[in-house]
Amino acid sequence: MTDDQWLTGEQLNAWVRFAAILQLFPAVLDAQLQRESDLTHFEYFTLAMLSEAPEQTLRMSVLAGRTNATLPRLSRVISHLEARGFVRRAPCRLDRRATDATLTEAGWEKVVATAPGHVDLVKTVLIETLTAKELGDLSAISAKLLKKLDPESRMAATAII
Amino acid sequence: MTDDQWLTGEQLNAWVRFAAILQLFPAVLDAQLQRESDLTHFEYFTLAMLSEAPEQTLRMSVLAGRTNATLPRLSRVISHLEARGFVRRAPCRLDRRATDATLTEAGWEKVVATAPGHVDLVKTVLIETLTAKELGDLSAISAKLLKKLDPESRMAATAII
DNA sequence: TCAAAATAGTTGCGCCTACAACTTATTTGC
DNA sequence: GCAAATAAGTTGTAGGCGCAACTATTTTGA
Repeated sequence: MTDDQWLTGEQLNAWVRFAAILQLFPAVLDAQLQRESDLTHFEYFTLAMLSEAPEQTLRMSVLAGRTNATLPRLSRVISHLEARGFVRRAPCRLDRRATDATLTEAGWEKVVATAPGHVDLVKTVLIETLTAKELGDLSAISAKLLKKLDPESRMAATAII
Repeated sequence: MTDDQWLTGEQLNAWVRFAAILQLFPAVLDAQLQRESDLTHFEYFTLAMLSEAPEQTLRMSVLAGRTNATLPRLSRVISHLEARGFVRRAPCRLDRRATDATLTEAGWEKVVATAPGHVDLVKTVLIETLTAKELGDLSAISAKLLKKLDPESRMAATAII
């Protein structure tokens, strides 16, 4: 392999560090949610998406899009959340193939109880660790990378946590 | 929940984008390795670590440290790689509790065959997407985040992907 | 010296997820 | 208007991974 196929020292350094972040950051998020709320990050994100939707209701396929999940994965996670009383399923009247998922009162309370600790962690680990300028830089860099990773911006719409 | 518990618009924006990167980047890496080499990123990384070690050999616990994996996880992955002929296990003479994992000739060839495509992807998605300054910024930002995420820098030593 | 504690590694078990097959309902095109 | 194609969800099957239990070996300390 010729040298130009490899990365320069600086490039390699940046990549190694960034790769470590990619591995550690999600693990830290998941660990905190598991410990404090007995939720995976994906479960929390799913509940959060429902909590922001009109009537706290979304069709399964729409919710799958917002959470960037496959439908089989979402289906099982919703089954689990339904068993715990956080979500309710109902057939959609307009299209009887479809299923609407709705956040229950207990589900809403779960989100309300879980969000502060999660936001705190994000603030501690990300926001307060960087200067305002660095956070802006990271935001711009992320935007550029997103264009390459997700050209159709399927993940674009997702807001909050 | 009072406002100061939440994130400002700018902060939220940065976090949402960065969170999307955390989800998409590893998926893109894994997909390419799976498609072109039938390896998970973790398997490739494990082979790569062995390929750089003296005698292409490392003790399981040391290898677990370098790959940031638990010993049970590594043990099964090595079993799988052993079954495919890429790695060989041997009891360590100095400490008979320990096991040495060694890259086979076939394993070396697998790394050599796999590395260029993987490096190309990293160059395409990361290096060439950013300016040299941005890559430097990302490197510095990653270093700061690493300090928070991994204070004992257990992942510090890892080089080359 | 030798029993107790610690260490290295493997394996049983359960959960999560992907892929594919399947069911039911809707849309399309002849 | 109806058969074929498509779409929405669910479930069977298999593989990866974490935790905890287990075996075997080494270290510690009374």
